[in-house]
Amino acid sequence: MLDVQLLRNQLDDVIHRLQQRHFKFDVDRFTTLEQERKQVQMKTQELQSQRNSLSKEIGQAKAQRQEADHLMQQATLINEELDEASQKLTVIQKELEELLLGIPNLPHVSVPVGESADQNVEVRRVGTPKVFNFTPKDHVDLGEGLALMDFNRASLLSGARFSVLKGSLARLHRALTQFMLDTHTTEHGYQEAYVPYLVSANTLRGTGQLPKFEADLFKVPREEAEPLYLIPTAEVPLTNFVQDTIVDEQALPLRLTAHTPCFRSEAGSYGRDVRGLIRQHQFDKVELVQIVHPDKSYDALEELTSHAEAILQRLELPYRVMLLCTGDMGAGATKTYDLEVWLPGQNAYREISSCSNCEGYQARRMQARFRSQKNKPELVHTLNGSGVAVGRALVAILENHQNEDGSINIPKALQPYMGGISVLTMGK
RNA sequence: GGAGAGAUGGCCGAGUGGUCGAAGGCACUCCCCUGCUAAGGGAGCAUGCGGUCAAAAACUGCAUCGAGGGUUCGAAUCCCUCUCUCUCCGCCA
Repeated sequence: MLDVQLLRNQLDDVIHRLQQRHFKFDVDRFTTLEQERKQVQMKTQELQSQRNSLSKEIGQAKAQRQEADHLMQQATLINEELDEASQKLTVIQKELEELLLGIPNLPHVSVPVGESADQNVEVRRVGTPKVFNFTPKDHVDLGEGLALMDFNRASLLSGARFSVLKGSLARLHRALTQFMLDTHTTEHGYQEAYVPYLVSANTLRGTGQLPKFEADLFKVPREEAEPLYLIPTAEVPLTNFVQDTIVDEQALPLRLTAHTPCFRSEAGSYGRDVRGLIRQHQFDKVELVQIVHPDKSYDALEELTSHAEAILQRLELPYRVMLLCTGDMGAGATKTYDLEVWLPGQNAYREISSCSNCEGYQARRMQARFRSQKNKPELVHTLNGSGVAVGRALVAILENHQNEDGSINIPKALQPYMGGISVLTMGK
């Protein structure tokens, strides 16, 4: 959510920056609502003030055993007018809030202006794609060839976009999460967390998935309680650790990591990546979240991105870092780096991590603040990034470390987590 | 699932219809005293949203005592609904 003051005082600038990300802000509606709000709110408060002072007088009169009937009559009259005004105000404020909740964050000045992913800017490339002296297979052929990946079974169980992994491939999946968590906790200073996979609508509102992106979520209705939602990313529970709290300035930065499954209904993406593990309704991810002082959030973004990169480097996977353009960023972000890993099976770089600074956008929705020595509570800045997507990392390992016979070399960093196995072979 | 207790400011905790935004304490900030890793004295110290304003400061209004409704001229305080926490019982991984 943007600061309303910004909209009131620098409306033109805000409109301009929102246009860069193709958000058409309904200016007329806003200004009309804002004018009404001001007028009705002032009237409401004035009436409340009158009523309060009358009530006080009544109290004083009664204390002195004086008659106060005429004062009470006056108060009743004021209350009638007040009722009307405050009802009107409630409606206006609700409308304004809805409007505000739907506005995406403003892009940072360092973000390139662009229409779509085509205008994203490559920042750096790390590692060189291996040259194969045979035609590399994609991960589906490799996984099914090893008899360790079973999409038919998954679709019998649950339908499209689910997967079953078996044997040492399932173990590799587990090894990846352990390796990532251990690296982030022991080397990058993150605190590991175990979190709920089902969260409330309010929590999702805090991080920005609601109200706008309900269609992307799996919703779990309950008979006598509010529905819960399956988390689309651990960013949601982790970032909401500071929901409605004022943290001590000394406690910043908070660095949190968690491994969770992520659930996405991806309603709009049917037809894309139908084959394989790339786009699933359920996938695992190790997430990185930082809660930081506003002055430090851009440094933190670089740092957090490097933490995700470290994982790819240790797994000996070539990748590139993309700075997303205004048209391709998520709604809550002011600046985002995507890490794209090289996939020989697709002959392309594909997203495996997305690292964003959300500045105060989520913090304002969550009312997440910190208190410094002297000053009033101030909004924290929040950042999140995948560190990294486990399923896609698995895909990348299969495709990049494959041998001509279809076996897979396990990167050194993972071998301790695989009981010393260095090669994945048929059916094992 | 059954029975009971509770939810107040950063924390602890008082407050059962009217000068209560809320005593007291802790923590914190400033000042004084002391002269030593203590203690004492004084002052300040909730959050959100408005208004005056370019803005800040300042001043001022409104709201907020788990949430939402209700009663009343007036609600932290009375009534209803809900949520959460704790204790006991049951069930259970």
